[in-house]
Amino acid sequence: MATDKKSKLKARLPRGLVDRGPGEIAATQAMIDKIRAVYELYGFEPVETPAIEYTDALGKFLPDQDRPNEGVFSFQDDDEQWLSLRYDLTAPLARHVAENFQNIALPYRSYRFGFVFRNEKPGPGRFRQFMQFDADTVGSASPAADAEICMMAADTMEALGIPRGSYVVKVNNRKVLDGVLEAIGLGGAENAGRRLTVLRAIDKLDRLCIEGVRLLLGEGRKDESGDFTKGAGLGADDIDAVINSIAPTAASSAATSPTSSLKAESASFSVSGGEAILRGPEADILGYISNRRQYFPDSKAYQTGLEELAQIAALCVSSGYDQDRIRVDPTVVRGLEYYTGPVFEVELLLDTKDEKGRPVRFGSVGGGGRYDGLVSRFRGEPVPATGFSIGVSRLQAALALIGEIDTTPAPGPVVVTVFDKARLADYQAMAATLRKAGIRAELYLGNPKNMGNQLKYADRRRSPCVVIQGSNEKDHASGTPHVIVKDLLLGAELAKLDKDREDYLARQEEAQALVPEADLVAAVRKVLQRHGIG
RNA sequence: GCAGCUGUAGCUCAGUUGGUUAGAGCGCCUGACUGUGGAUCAGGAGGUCGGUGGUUCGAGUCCACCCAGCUGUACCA
Repeated sequence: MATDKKSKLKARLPRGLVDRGPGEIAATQAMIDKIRAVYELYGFEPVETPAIEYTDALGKFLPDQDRPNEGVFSFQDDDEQWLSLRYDLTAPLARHVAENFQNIALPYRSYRFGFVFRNEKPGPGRFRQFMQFDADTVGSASPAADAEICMMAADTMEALGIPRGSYVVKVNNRKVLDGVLEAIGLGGAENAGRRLTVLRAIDKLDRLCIEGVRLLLGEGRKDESGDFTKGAGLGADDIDAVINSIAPTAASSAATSPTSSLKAESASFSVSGGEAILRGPEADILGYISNRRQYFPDSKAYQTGLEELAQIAALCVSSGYDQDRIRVDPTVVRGLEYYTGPVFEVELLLDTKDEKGRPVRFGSVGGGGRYDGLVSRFRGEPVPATGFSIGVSRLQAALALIGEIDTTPAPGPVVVTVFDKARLADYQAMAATLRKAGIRAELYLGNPKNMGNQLKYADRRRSPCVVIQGSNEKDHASGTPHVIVKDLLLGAELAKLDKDREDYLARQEEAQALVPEADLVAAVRKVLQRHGIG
């Protein structure tokens, strides 16, 4: 082993990865339980797949020489076949369903959670390993399947303690945008690249506002660091057509203010064009959709997309899910070359500050959509599917910041201190007695040379109390051996005001009970009850 | 990937126009206060100043390159 300082190994975690302690693990577990309960309620059943798949099953091309492992972590098996760590839970599910097609009753509702891996630049709230919780319905092309996913997403947010109004499930349909792109002459395989550029620009609306998107649709945009992003190179009329399709109220006006993105969002749930507004949310959203139908009447994709949206909206509304929970939002893009119809996104609307007092936007904590091509890749026949994933890690960070997650560490075990090294067996027996009574307990395993260190240790362990037995207690005047049960939490309270040692020690005496050894369990229970530790 | 900013003790940071043995606070370790967390007091450990090369009599300080981190941007199934 290397012992000199120069050659010693530096302990370090690769960037974008985190270790997680007991508090975070407990919080994650609590979230998972809540999510699972909602999914089970909707009739979904668990299925688990491994973290590693054949690279081609994930739909990625083999890593090439220039940019190996772009986006995914990949490596070669003994037989030289490429394997990858999964980057989501949907593609592996598609593989699972295709591989076990005979044994699965369609439509198949399933859920799973686990870590996924992305080899990308990490950032605040973005990691290279993070947890997703995924649910999918495979084998149904019905908009009812999509609507159900949306309602389930809304229920899940509320089960997690996010109040109604602090989140929104946004729904859009890729066919609508496809129709618009087709109408402005970007149809066909030869325009795939420009279509992507347009979709990416739209996806940035929430950050860049209307004007930024306009630039990206046209020549391009320079950001504040001076970096230039090339645009889609559309003409002015085409840009207007695209902007109009995602934000009708902003299309004709030269929106430049930072609030223009808000206008775009509000357009998604209000009827534009002065049309008579019927009462109630149902009329509102369906009215909006029917209003949109007047554009691109010849585009089949556009009209089909709106029809599907109308059906999803109607289904949600008829089940009581109004626009305070689920909304149609024409700016949602997601999964550029993945989703084939409806797309969903769950956004947190919380207004919070980080440790440095800067405002934080959580944005999307979950998303999904219909992916009719993903299973059929493996089979000759079409297999429609729709699903939804929650970013558990990101959502947990958000919940922690708004105080919805209890971050105070759990209390530690009772610590049995070692006063006399020769009597280790006796102390060990006390710990065993406590454990038999169902009380978390441990024997002090460090160097027991003085009591101060042992108490300091117990304090840092967050122990509610310690057990002490020295010769004074062992040889108690009554003839029966006694023990001291010292309440550390109470002791900390009592000690606050005193600054001289005599007072301090006197106060410490108050926080401890001298009881016969036979009453050890009862005395410890009393302390636990005092502090509400079950 | 591109751009900007930043790298000094475990942590947060000082360190003057380049000038002796690079400092502080907190934390950590040892001890004192009869067998008790805190407070107090007395000691102690810990840094080739991110790395390499250069300019200079002399570099933590100036220059070049590299590495790492942060922020923005691009990509993001």
